[in-house]
Parts: sequence; structure tokens; C-alpha cells
Amino acid sequence: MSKHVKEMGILKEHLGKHQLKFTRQRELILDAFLKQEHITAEEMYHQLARKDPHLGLATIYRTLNLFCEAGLAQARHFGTQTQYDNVSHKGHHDHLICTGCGKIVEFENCDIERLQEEVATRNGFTIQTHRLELYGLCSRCRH
Amino acid sequence: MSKHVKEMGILKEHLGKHQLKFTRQRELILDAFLKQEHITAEEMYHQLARKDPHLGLATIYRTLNLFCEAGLAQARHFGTQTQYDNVSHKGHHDHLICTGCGKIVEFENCDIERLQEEVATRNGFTIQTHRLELYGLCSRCRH
DNA sequence: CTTGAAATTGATAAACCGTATCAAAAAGAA
DNA sequence: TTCTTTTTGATACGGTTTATCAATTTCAAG
Ligand SMILES: [Mn+2]
Ligand SMILES: [Mn+2]
Ligand SMILES: [Zn+2]
Ligand SMILES: [Zn+2]
Repeated sequence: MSKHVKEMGILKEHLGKHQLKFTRQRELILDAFLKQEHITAEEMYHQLARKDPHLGLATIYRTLNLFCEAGLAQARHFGTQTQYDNVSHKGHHDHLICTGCGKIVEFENCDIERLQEEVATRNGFTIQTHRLELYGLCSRCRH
Repeated sequence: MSKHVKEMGILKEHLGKHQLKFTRQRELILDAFLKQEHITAEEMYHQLARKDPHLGLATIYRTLNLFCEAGLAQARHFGTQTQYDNVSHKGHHDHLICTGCGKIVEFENCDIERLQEEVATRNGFTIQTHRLELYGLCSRCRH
């Protein structure tokens, strides 16, 4: 029995609304994905090669993109690759990214979130989601 | 006579310190770059094709990367391409994006910017650039 | 439990972006 | 001008992601 009942439900709801099918591969990839904070398609390909050596890389890409459409993942470009962030893992958070070594620090700041709401309201918008990434050098890379 | 005396000076200083040469191409690309807030190598390639049809794409990439090293530009991954931001350009802003109609509203919020700096400092980071995008529905699309 | 239309998969070709290569050209100090 | 070093432009290349397509799987209908 899967531990990720809630997210599996979100996926199934999305599949139902779009005439998509629930497959062994999608279940396998979701289970693996939800154990991560963020991962690349290539990393997941190698991780899952043990469980299912015939799982194709294209399927990994397709499925991770599907998760984005279902709201379970968020794609983020860093360096030459795409990171797929697990939205449900730790609740919402934003990222500090070191341009020197690639280190990623997660943070949450209620004041910023509140100001974002203010900006949106002032412009007549209702926020559904947002993305805040701060790029710079970590203490180690600055020296 | 160029309007970008200050930035041309910064470039020449960098060139001098690194045994690099001042070329017609570097001057041409800097002039075009400073007129933009941000641009991709490909966009610049097509823009400059009129002025110099023989200017190579590799030269654009090399030169924009050189500008980054000289502190005149900052590379930022956006979608699948690299955006080169003009750091000397005033009027930094972030974006509100309507997921209904695609409308984009630009905004600037000093309080958010200040809080970003605080978050970075608290984590030992020095910010080079950042990206804040708020996705939601505009007043028209909400109804 | 079948059946069959529609969706999915896996292998791999292709597209795409940015970098490396290298011979010819240009820069710039002497 | 001369001569060494750097730069350029054309293009090959490498890594990442998407497109293609025949074979397989899903799942709703019978
Ligand atoms: Mn946030
Ligand atoms: Mn900003
Ligand atoms: Zn670092
Ligand atoms: Zn709208």
C-alpha cells in the first residue's frame, strides 16, 4: 500500500479530467518522485533503473512534465538541466541558488509572501502560484 | 560617437587587465546590448544581422559571456534559453502574469527587494540577481 | 470476462542551445 | 612595418529535452 495517498489522489483526479490513464509507470515514478525534494529526469532514470530496467528516459520526462501540469511538481531550470521540485514535500518555499557551486538553500518568508499578495491585490490580480529565486554566491564561493 | 561612455570604459578596463583586445565586434555588441534591458544571444544575432551580416553567433555568445565577466551583464536562465541582463539598466522590475489571458504587469516593490537581501544575508549569500514571478488571474479573467 | 478504441510506452531519431575547434584575419606593441 | 598574440566566423560537437512511431497497455463498453 502506497504512502502517498493524497498525491496519488491528486494525480488520479488530473488523469480523469484529461482522459489520461493510470499506468504502472506513472505510479512507480510518482512514488519515487515524492521521496525527493527535487530531482532531474536523468537522476530519476538511474534511480529507477534498479526497480525497472526497461523504464525509458522519455517516459520519465513525459511523466515529470505531467506532474507539473497536475500541480504536483514545478520545473526549474538551473545550469544546463531542469530540476523538478516536489511541491508537496515541505510545503511552499522559495530558493537561494549559488551560481558558483549550485548549492540550493530553501527558505520561507511570510513577510515577502504577504507583500506579494499586496502587490497582486493592488493590480487586481488573484495569485495562484509564484516563483521566487535568488541567485548569488554562497559564503564558500565568495572567497 | 557612442552614448555609452561609462560602460565602454568598464569594458576597456577589463580588457586591459586581462590582455584582451578591443575589437569592432565588441564595440558593436556592447552598443546594442546597452540599449536592452535583457536579451538572448539569438535575439541579438538577428538584430545585428542588419548592421553586420557576417557577425557570427559564436562571437555573440563569447562577447555576452565576456560582459558577464566584466560585470556589465548577468546571465539568467529563462525557459530553455539564457537571458543576458543589462545590469546598468535602471528600472528593475518583476512580473505579474495572468494565467488566463497571458497579460503581464510589471511592478517594483522596494520592501520585497529589501527582504530578499535580508534572507540572503541571513544565509551567507550575496545576491547577484533574482527572479520573482507571480502567477494568477487578472480582474477580467476572474469573472 | 472479452473486445476494441484510445492512450501509453520504449527505442531512438531529431531538435535545440551553447561550447570547442581551427584556419584565417585583426589588433596592437615594438 | 613587423611580428606575436588574440579574435573571429564557420561549423563540428556534446548534452539535454522533445518528436516519432510501432508495439503494448489501459479501461470502458458489451
Ligand atoms: Mn514563496
Ligand atoms: Mn525584483
Ligand atoms: Zn557556492
Ligand atoms: Zn487575464
